[in-house]
Amino acid sequence: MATKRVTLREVAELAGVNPSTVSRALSPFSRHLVNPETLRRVQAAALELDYAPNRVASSLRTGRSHSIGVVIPDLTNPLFPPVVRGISDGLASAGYTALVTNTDRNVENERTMLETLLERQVDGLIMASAATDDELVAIGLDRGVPVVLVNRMVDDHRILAVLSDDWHGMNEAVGHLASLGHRSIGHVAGPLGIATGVLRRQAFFDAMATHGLDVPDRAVVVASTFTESGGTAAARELLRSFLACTAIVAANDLIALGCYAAAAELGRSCPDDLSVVGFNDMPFADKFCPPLTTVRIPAYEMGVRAARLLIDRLQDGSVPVGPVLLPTRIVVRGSVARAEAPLPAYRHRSAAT
Amino acid sequence: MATKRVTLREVAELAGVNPSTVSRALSPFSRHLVNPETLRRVQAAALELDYAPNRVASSLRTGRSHSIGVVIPDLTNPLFPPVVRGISDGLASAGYTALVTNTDRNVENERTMLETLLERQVDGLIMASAATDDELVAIGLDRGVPVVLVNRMVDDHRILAVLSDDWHGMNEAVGHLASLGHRSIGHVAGPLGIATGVLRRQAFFDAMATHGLDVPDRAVVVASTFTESGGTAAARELLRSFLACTAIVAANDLIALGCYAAAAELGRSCPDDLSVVGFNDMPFADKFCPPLTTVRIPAYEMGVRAARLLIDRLQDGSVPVGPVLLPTRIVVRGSVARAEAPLPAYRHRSAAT
DNA sequence: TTGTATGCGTTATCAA
DNA sequence: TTGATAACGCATACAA
Repeated sequence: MATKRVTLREVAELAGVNPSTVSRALSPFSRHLVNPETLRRVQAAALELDYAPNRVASSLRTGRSHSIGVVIPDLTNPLFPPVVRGISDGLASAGYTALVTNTDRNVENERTMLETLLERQVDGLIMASAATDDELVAIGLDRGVPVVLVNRMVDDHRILAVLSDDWHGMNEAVGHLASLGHRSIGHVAGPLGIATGVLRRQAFFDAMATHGLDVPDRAVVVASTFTESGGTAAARELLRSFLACTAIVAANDLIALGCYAAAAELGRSCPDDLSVVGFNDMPFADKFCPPLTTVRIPAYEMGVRAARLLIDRLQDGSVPVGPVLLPTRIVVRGSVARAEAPLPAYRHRSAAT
Repeated sequence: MATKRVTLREVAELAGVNPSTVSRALSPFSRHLVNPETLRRVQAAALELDYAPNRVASSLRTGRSHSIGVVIPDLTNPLFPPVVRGISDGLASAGYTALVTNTDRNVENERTMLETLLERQVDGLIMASAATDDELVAIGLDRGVPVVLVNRMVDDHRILAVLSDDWHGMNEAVGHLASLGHRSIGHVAGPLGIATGVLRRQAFFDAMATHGLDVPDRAVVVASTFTESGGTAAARELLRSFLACTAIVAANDLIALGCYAAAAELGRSCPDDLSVVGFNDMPFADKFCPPLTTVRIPAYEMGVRAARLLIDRLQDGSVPVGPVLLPTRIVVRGSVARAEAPLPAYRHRSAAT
């Protein structure tokens, strides 16, 4: 049943040449040193036998596997599928294949998967795993395998990174709210153990400062996870203590969804009694109730860029200094309304709770 | 920089034994043939040198790569990420790694990716690509590589398949509508070039028959794609010609979303003037307006089962006959309401359009 | 321009 | 129980 695979030797025999000639003829880089007539014969033989090279053997011989390990924290997070597609497409166009692994946001898992990838001799790593801890990033590096980070960064400058320009996106978000009269704006941050959580929180402070707005302590609450329930809990706390709050910028869309829920619990409707802005523009964010105003980040493009960056690194070592920032922009939908000046009814209800 | 990888030889030297002894000592299956004391020394040496086996060399020697090619039509379709996770988890627990590829629903792509996977000597293939055409499935089989299908099937009985029990799910969907008084139920089918499209349409006819309900020709319209816009166009046509229609079962959730849009266009609101049931229970289906009543299919579990099936096949060849069916069940949310007997207002509006 | 020889790191066979 | 040896399929340095 398991048909014996055709090898170079058999092609060589059929073509009446030495295996090494076949090897040369079939490789684009050495093809030019073989006689056109021989080339033709070899190609005909290869076609005839339906020859397919054994990349495993080739990898062993050359020391390059033409495969790249891709480490994703959670593939079911809607942010990542487009990133992975971008990576795959970017790699494929250079003859590389992605080995995609899911760590489930579990450090032990991640370590295991990294070992597996390294044992399989990946030529490089693209990591979207988001722990701020960089111990695991080092393990690739220690073995001389180049690493590109997506959607996170690390101080070590040997490590390339592709990021969305969250500073710009956050600035647009705050600007949009400010332009509609919001002054008391809150932020539900993501977990501070994750790079994105830290980054966006800082970007929020910066953006508020840029717009001359004050950020009282109680205006920022950190969610325990990047999930709807994490967002609900944090937003509940925020809304209860920051009574003047008329708008929230959430660290991602899932948390924004949690803000919807918390607002509803407290008898406030979005966008009339509370404006909400998300982050990521995940698929179907436009289908929520209300459709979510959010900051779009170029997920697919980030994947493509990460792939290219890694390949450049692999091929000639030319690398940009510092992280590559990709543009973000706000997408206006229905979850933001003009700020009403005072909100007596709401204050009353809140106080009663 | 690129640290030379430690090999068996070096471990052997440090331990003062022959490389083949190290190989034996480090493989769980031959470990028992080595002297406990030697074993200890070898393990110590391996640890000391931080040895990691080169799986590429091992694959070349043994002819088994312990990697499985996974062919997905579109990773950004929310149905697939959980399937892929299931596959990865299932494979990992048996020491296999997934090579995930995205075909973009393009046959040429799919052929290329398959060639790539085969060149990389995958031990098996899991294909979720959904073309009813089975030519591409044959190319794996021809080379003696076992194939498992997910979410589709094919007549060839050499090919294992894992499917959701769409017949049961469809029957529940129709039953639910019928129990609420719906008699004139329509179906927006998926493209008939895709297995799921055909299957679910047939399941719809069967379920309607089971419930003693009539299906006039105009009650079933085929969408051109499994997308919202495909669903909108088809539902528009259906609602315009099948005037009595009070409920639609859509072939998937995206199409159901299209039904929402088409209903809105025609001045009908869901669920009051039109009930809609989706299929798949994609993530965030509960966030739609209204929250979508839909048939849940066990995506993650399908992936796990597919992986197990393939591994069983690889290891001893014991295989079930016929496809493996995994249970589905309806998830009731807000997009279905009790049927109103006659709908004069609606008829009037429709006729005016 | 082509052929010869060798080795990549591992494992399987055989002998000791 | 361990060691020596060969081979998996390919690519390359070198010779012709």
